[in-house]
Amino acid sequence: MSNIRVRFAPSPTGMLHLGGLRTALYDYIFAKQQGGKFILRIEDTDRNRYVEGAVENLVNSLQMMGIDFDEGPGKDGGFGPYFQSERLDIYHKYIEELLENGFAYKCFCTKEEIEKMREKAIAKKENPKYDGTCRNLTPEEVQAKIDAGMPYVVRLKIPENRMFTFYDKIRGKVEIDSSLIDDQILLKTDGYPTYHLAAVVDDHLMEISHVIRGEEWLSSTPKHIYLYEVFGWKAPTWVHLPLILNTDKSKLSKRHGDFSVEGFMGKGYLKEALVNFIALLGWHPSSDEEIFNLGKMIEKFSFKRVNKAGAIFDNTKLDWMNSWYLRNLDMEYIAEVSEPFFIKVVKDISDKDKYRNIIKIGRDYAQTLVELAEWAKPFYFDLEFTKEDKEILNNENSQAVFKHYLERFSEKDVWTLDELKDLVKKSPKELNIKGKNYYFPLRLVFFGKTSGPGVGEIIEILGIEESKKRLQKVLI
RNA sequence: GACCCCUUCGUCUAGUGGACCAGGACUCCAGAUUUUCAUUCUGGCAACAGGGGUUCAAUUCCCCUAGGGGUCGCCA
Repeated sequence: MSNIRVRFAPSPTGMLHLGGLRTALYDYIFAKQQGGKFILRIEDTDRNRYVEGAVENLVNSLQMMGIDFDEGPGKDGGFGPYFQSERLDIYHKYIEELLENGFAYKCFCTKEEIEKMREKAIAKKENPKYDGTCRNLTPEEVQAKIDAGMPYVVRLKIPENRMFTFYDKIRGKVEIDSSLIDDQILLKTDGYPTYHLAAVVDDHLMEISHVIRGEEWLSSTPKHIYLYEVFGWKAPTWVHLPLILNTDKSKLSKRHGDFSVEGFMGKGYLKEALVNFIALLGWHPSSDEEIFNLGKMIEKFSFKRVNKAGAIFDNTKLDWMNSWYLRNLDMEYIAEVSEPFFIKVVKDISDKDKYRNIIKIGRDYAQTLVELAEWAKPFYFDLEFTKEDKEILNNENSQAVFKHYLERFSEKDVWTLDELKDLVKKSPKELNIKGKNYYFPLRLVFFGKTSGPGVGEIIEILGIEESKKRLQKVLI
């Protein structure tokens, strides 16, 4: 058994978005590849930002994408609980330890005072930082303030004149001077820890071997390695992933649109396409291959081949990839995942033969499942014709074509696809009407458009009964 | 503003000190197939941020500049 353990640690503040999906995906792939464990931990230490239902959404979205966690909410692996809000006692114990050993101190400064400090620093063009007012309070002073009922936070005492050096698996050596680092708050006045303390304590206790997270955490990593140091713990391997960017190159955010996994699924993207596309945002094997399922990713993935630069999310290629999967995945599977979209648009898909035929042909015409269901509408609803359409339909040639088909259909009720194709092919000669004059009216009367699938195929889907009805309707 | 990270076609990316007048994919354009459309196939357009070094040789190594991003919260 490998001792590789990785975690995805989102905070329940909203829906799982593409950035989170990719982090979770890399976590999962890496764990599977190494024979390790993938843990889901919920970082709910901010009571103000907690969103009802967010945990469910996170779990559901991961599940929808086929990313299963080995340990997490509802799946105890002996390292729980997996909600940070249920681990408060643990954090308090470690805060106490830091306080006793002088690595942290209680700070009584109010938010207003700190805001003033920051303004002053910015005015002086200095790096805004806590000024250390409470750093050297005597035990008596501290006690007096506590006795006076003053609320306090606990801050980490960052040493002066130190160079923090760490190695990131993607970026290599990173150095940051301690003078730039703030005395980070570890425990808030409400008794909840901040991310910095909670994540370090949990990662240690949960025996996380690789911390895989977004690049936005790079700057605060020195605080984390310092915590590992003062606790006397071995730090994990750091892996800071490049960011996924909006088209304007800023960090992917809600402001620029809906980037939630749920949103993309709702638009009719296939999980295969989404996972494939998102994996390629920042990672690529040395080969020219671009189509990967999870198994193949597990086989090929390597952090060595993860880029350093951020990747712009542009769904043009995702659209192509989705249509590729739509055309190449098993037909029955596409039919199955399309069902909810069809039910929404056409309501009744109880005729399974018809439904399957539509999927079979329609998947060449759509990029998403929403488009596919939309495309199928002419097979389910009465057609509406424009003025231009009617001109074609009322044309003398068109009417002759319609009469011809009606006659032929009156001969028998059951036609095979081959017979239909034969009919479509031979009729022009019999009627002496060819090309546009023949095909346009036919497609129009059966499908509502002058272009589209073969006329035989369309009739097969419609059925002779319905086809006759549509013909009769346009007869003058 | 300070610090950290980054910089190959429009986008995702491959690439090595000489085999690169830089490869693939998406998009776009043209052609073929399809009586149409979609699919498919073929071809085309399009990039090493700039400037200095190092070197016989630099897209590849070093430095500087520029540009972009991230962080600087009792948010994660």
